[in-house]
Amino acid sequence: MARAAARIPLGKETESSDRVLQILSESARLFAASGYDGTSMRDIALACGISKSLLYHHFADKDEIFARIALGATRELYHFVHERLPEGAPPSARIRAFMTATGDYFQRYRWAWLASTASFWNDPEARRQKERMMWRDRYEGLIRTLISEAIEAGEIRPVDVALAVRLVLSSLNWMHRWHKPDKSMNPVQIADSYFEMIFNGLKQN
Amino acid sequence: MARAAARIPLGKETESSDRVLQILSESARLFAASGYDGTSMRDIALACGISKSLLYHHFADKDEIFARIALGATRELYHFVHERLPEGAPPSARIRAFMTATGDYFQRYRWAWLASTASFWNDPEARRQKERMMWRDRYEGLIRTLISEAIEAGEIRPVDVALAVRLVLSSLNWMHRWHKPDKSMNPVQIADSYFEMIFNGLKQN
DNA sequence: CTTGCGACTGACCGGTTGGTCGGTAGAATG
DNA sequence: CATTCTACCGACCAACCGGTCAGTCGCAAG
Repeated sequence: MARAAARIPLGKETESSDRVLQILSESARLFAASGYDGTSMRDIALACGISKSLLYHHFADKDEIFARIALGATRELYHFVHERLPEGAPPSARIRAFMTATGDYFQRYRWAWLASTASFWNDPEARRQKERMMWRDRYEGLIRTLISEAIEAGEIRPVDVALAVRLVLSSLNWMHRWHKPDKSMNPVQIADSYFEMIFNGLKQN
Repeated sequence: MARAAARIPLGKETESSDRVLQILSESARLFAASGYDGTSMRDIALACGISKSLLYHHFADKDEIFARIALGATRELYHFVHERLPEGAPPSARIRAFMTATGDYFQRYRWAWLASTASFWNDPEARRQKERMMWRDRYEGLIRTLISEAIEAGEIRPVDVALAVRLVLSSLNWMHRWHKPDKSMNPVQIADSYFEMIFNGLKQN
């Protein structure tokens, strides 16, 4: 239980009981597999081996469970990647680190990541997602800054920064749609290969 | 109604009444906005201004409506792109055409595309999706062949073909997660820029 | 005029959903 | 012993889900 719960990225400041961590962990797995709508509170309770009522003792409603997973996954992604950017290194090396760190995060917190992105769609009620979007913007701000710096430093061509950002993020974010954990290449190696291809280009010189 | 229905890609052989086209069109819009589970048959009937029963007069069940949209979108994507590959042109030019044609298809059939990709997740019942996957594989086979040919022709470096395919498809497939139709750049221009960046690389030479 | 047929409707069905409520067991506190 | 608090459960609810069904309407063929 504790091992599974460890796969849920949580801020160090927030203390949660084993039970709460178990609920979050099982919910992430179910949300990832079946989506938000496709996962019922009964499913979650059954997976945890507890009654449905107990879920409402620890959480206000279904949305709070999901929001906690999604917010945690997004916030910690920022911190995780930010901490792994080598200080003082040239921008291109930091871009590479940004990409491989994201791949690393993806394989560590696979269920939480999948859960938070699988149900990105149907969230018209943006109030609860506001803080999550803030961290997402900070995360995207990292790569935007790095690419701008790389252009200033003359390491990469003066391309459209916004589009280059989208290209990098697309390659990383689309991985969860096709990558299976038992593949020969892990997400870090894939992210590294992506960087090489994007940076050097496919063209034969 | 007919104009909206025209946004639904259907094979030329299938003849459908206006009513059926209207149902497909409205359903695509709703599925795109709220996902499969988030769209009820009542929602669809209300959007069409008809009774819920009438939906079952024209379609066997909810799944058939979705399957028809998703299968049509996937099958026609293959044909659309395949027809737009310039014969006899060098592989790199054909890769570029593959990408811009996909962007073009995306902006033409936005709702159907969004509907079919938004609910990619929760489809464990693969029987009905089998034909759809066949067309998806053919579509992906196009770009795989083109990249292999480009390597043989010496136009691009001998990179990992599977990964290069994923990189190209990621950039195109992730577009629907961030692109809004009112943006200054349209999907064709974006796809063209992606090709340029991927082909030539970001590195300053 | 009658028959048949496709388009169409409203009332209804069993099942599932997210969520509520009254209550219990047990450990800690006084 | 009495009180309080937290973790926990089973029974229950209104609302909504996908889907069914008997029947209505207008129109075209005999």
